[in-house]
Amino acid sequence: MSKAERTKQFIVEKTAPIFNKKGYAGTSLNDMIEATGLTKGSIYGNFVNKDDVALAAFDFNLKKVDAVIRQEMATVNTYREKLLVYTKVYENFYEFPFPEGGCPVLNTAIEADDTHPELKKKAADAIIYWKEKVVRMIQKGIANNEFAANTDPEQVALTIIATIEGAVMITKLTGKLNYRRAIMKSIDRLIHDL
Amino acid sequence: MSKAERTKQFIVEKTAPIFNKKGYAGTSLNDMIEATGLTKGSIYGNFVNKDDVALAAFDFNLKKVDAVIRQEMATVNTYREKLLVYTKVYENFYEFPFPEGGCPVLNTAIEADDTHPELKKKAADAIIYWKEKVVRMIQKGIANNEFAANTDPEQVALTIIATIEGAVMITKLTGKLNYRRAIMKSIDRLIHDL
DNA sequence: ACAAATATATACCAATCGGTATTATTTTGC
DNA sequence: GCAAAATAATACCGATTGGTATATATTTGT
Repeated sequence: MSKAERTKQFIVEKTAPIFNKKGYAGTSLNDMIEATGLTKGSIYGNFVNKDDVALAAFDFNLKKVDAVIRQEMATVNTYREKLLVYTKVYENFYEFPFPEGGCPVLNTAIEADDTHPELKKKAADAIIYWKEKVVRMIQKGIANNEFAANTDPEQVALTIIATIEGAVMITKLTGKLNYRRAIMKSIDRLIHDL
Repeated sequence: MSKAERTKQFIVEKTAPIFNKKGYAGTSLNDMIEATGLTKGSIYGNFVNKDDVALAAFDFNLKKVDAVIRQEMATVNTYREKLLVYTKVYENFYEFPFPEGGCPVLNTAIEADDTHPELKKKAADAIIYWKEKVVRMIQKGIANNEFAANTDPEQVALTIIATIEGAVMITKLTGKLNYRRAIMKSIDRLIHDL
């Protein structure tokens, strides 16, 4: 790894939490300078502009979530247990190396949908990818006789994702962890009834 | 209504959709000038600063949503039907005078939770108010023998709200209306099974 | 170890940011 | 209809925005 590549990685690591908390418009070059301890010239020697850093930061944050989920799923065997990993991780996110500022897909989706087509595209791709992954797990669970044959995989997948994201928003906003627990319990019930 | 009050109202009306789409940090004074056709002096004669306008704009957008829901609920009798108003309105929001830019609670929650305590407070209050309203309807439905007695009103209320907000995010992001339809169908099922 | 290439820091730029003081124009009460 | 009061427009402010050109320092391959 060349010096430049290491610096690039370093900038992304340090700025990713800021973009996730303050958003694209809310994060200034000064914030980035402060977070990295580097200078403007150094940052712009490795990225063409603020957009460039923001897009890389989103990828970094997303990968972080994905790694947590992937790792937890590897520890269980049934598809039902794999689905339950989502509620477990999102209910106890503070116990995992979860990105600061909450779910990057949610944060980016809300800010970018009317303002930043490139970021919006990235968030949309992430949601579609996530949905497809859940759909495949449900399909395998059906083939496995783990889940009822009349389950609609896409409908269930979308409902799980929507409810999780809504729960993240509500808990982060109100600070009430028991709210999150209540909602996650609903999702667990849904998964158990498949 | 004095001239000042009318102008104030006018400024809020014109800027509210911008704040809802671009967010607080993403909306500049120039955006506000452009949207209203007024000058800086005129805006700052009626509001002390940008915050002041943003807070009023949130209230305006929220009231708009609330009016739609309230109006639709008045047309039905049972509590089950009243709950189903949420999915009906959020599934067909384009048929109602819904704020441009989507759900203001969701938009404000995500932007403000790490950046703007005053806006965050307003969004949090709106969520709590919404939850309490749904809880009361479910309680009345139980007392009415419309819903099963062992229903947990708070859990159901939070789940409905979380799922709706997640659905709004996903649909706005992906542009896929059938995604929203699928999720709303799940919520309708949940309400029917109460 | 040394020169060429690369990476970082400094210094600067126009444009825009949110906000204010002052001037000009409308409203308003009588 | 006219003066006082309230409202709106103009002109201005320092600070910050994202970004660039140039100078300095550090890697890198040989």
